[in-house]
Amino acid sequence: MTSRTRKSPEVRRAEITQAAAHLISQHGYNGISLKDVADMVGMSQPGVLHYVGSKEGLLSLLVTDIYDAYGTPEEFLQTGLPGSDPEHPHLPAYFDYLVAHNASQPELTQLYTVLETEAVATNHPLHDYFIRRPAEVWERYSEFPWLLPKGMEWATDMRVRVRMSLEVMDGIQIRLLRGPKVDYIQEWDRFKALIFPSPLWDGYR
Amino acid sequence: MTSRTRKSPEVRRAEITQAAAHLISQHGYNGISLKDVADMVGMSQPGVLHYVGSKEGLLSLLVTDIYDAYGTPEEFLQTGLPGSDPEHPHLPAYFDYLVAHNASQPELTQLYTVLETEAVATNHPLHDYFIRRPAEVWERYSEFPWLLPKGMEWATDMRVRVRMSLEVMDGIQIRLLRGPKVDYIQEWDRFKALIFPSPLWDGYR
DNA sequence: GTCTATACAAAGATAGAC
DNA sequence: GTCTATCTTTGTATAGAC
Repeated sequence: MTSRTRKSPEVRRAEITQAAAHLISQHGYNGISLKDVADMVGMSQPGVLHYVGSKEGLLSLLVTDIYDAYGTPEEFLQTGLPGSDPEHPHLPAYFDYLVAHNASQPELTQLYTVLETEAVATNHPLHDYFIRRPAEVWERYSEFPWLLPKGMEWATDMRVRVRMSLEVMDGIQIRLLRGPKVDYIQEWDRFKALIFPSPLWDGYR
Repeated sequence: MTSRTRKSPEVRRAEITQAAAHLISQHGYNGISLKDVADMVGMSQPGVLHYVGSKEGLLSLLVTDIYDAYGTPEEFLQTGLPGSDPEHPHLPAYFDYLVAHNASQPELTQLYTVLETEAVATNHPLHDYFIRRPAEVWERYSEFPWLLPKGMEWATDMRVRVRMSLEVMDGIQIRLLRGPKVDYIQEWDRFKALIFPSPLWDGYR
């Protein structure tokens, strides 16, 4: 009987992680309690604590289990999508992939947006993580042999474009929290056409 | 003696508002307590409550006393700055003014950024306020006789540009919370050149 | 108007039974 | 592994003195 089978620890952790992601994406880390999570997974509050150790532990679990693993350049290079040739990947094409990934997971994307601003507090568990993010992302991207238009240098010309693209994504994600509704992908496409304009980027997007 | 003069209610309210703005901009509304505010202004926690009624009242005070009053188009039209002619104001010039205003008040800008994402929670006191913001701002802007390049229609062509500009500002403001440092005005200038490009917008910016 | 004292609820965490 | 009971702290809010 499935209903009488004890749930494995992995399943429990996954349930807890998912419930926490849902609740925190809507109320923030400071806006929820362990009891809220417990109620959602049908456990007692100490029951949840048994798995996560502490409330901060819950957050670490979220970041390690959910972020940093999806929507990465590595993942993109394995898709076989246009511009994903591992020898000369196209940066705009990767950004398209990243945006599509975010758009397909609105709850996770909202979670990210909520956490990244909540983490301005110097005593927030994820403060350092987010402060260092831009530098870390830049370094990660720098390891790939992106195909650039003639005469463009990665370390100089692209730094601004990468930063602008990520700023734009954050800006759109905030706008997604409001009305009237906008379409993430459509909105990104507009900016992409500006940041990677024709004719210079034709064939390099 | 100034030091023995009882502070007037207005001064007290201003002190409390300012302390709350400072604390909330760093920790969010859910991240602070009335005691934190009380300590900062040198009062007891019930003393603060005497002025604000409740914790939510503190937030209302912030919004009404601080927002919606500064960085407005009305204000811009009175500056006499380039593009501020009330007969034919320039929208990009107003955005420059808005960005300069935000950049000169980093704490208030951060407060705004923190609150606007915290308010995704449907039970947040400012939820409705922020949900409606884009529509309300669009309507407010629509009341001015902006000077546009030949053939451009406000209601159609400009809707997207206004939205993109505001998305960009939100995106930059999130980026400001992180390292390495970026310059708000410089970053906006880059986007402005893309959203209001030459030669079409020459003389209209 | 501002304080002390206090009521009341909620939250995180621990102890220990089963 | 999960629960009940409980400890401790913190936070909002009220009552009442000065």
